[in-house]
Amino acid sequence: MRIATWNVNSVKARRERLLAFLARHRPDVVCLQELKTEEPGFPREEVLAAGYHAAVLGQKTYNGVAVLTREEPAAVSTGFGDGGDETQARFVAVDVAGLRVASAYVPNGQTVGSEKWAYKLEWLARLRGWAERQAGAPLVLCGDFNVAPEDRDAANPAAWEGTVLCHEQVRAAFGRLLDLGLADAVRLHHPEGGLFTWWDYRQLAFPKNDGLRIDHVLLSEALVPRCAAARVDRDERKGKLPSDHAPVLVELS
DNA sequence: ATGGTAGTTTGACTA
Repeated sequence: MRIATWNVNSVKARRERLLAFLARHRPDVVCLQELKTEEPGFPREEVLAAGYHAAVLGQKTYNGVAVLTREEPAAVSTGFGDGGDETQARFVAVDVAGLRVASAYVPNGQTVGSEKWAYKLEWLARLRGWAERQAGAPLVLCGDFNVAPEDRDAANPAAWEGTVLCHEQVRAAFGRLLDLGLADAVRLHHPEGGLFTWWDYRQLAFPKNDGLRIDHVLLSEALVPRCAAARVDRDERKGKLPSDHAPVLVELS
């Protein structure tokens, strides 16, 4: 079973890229973030023709998440259902193939100390609450976490020290997710670090490989023995009109 | 030098 997560940075701008990605990897499940469109703008017919059901939570201009599945999901839920703010389309989860799979788009946080920063910290705490309530489910929590968990997840950690993607408070919040028994799939298979999923469009960051690893697949404890491989599809960041994020792919036996 | 790219939208915001 192959599971992928990818921040596409506009599913309308990346429609052909997405269809080529599905054809190339034939994943069983794909979590998408930053659709940047309401549901009617999602290329549902093309994705269906490629063999996928689509659970979509859209929003105009910003955010937007989806889970594509080859099997029809047994259940779909959007948001955290915790009584908190649900105005931003950042979370959708499905039950499929005996798994609970979630696509999360964690707020960037803009600048430390801003209102958006406070919202990011609150959102990460709510995400932890949601994950805690899934205790016992075989959980695959995927997404753009906007957190590089450790210095080995940045090409130039000194340049990013104290910023919204590397700040100790978001690293601690990420750590509190792992404390629930969730495992970072790429870390399991590539403990040496130096593997990145996002490169800024500016400053020739990709050619210089000046990246960060901020997109993750977290697996509940029971799934860890089934995780045969985890990788970053760096090639997807190459060529014409790429997303600024590369997909992460995980193989479950 | 305090910039730079990209998407949405068409001015300004977000990342």
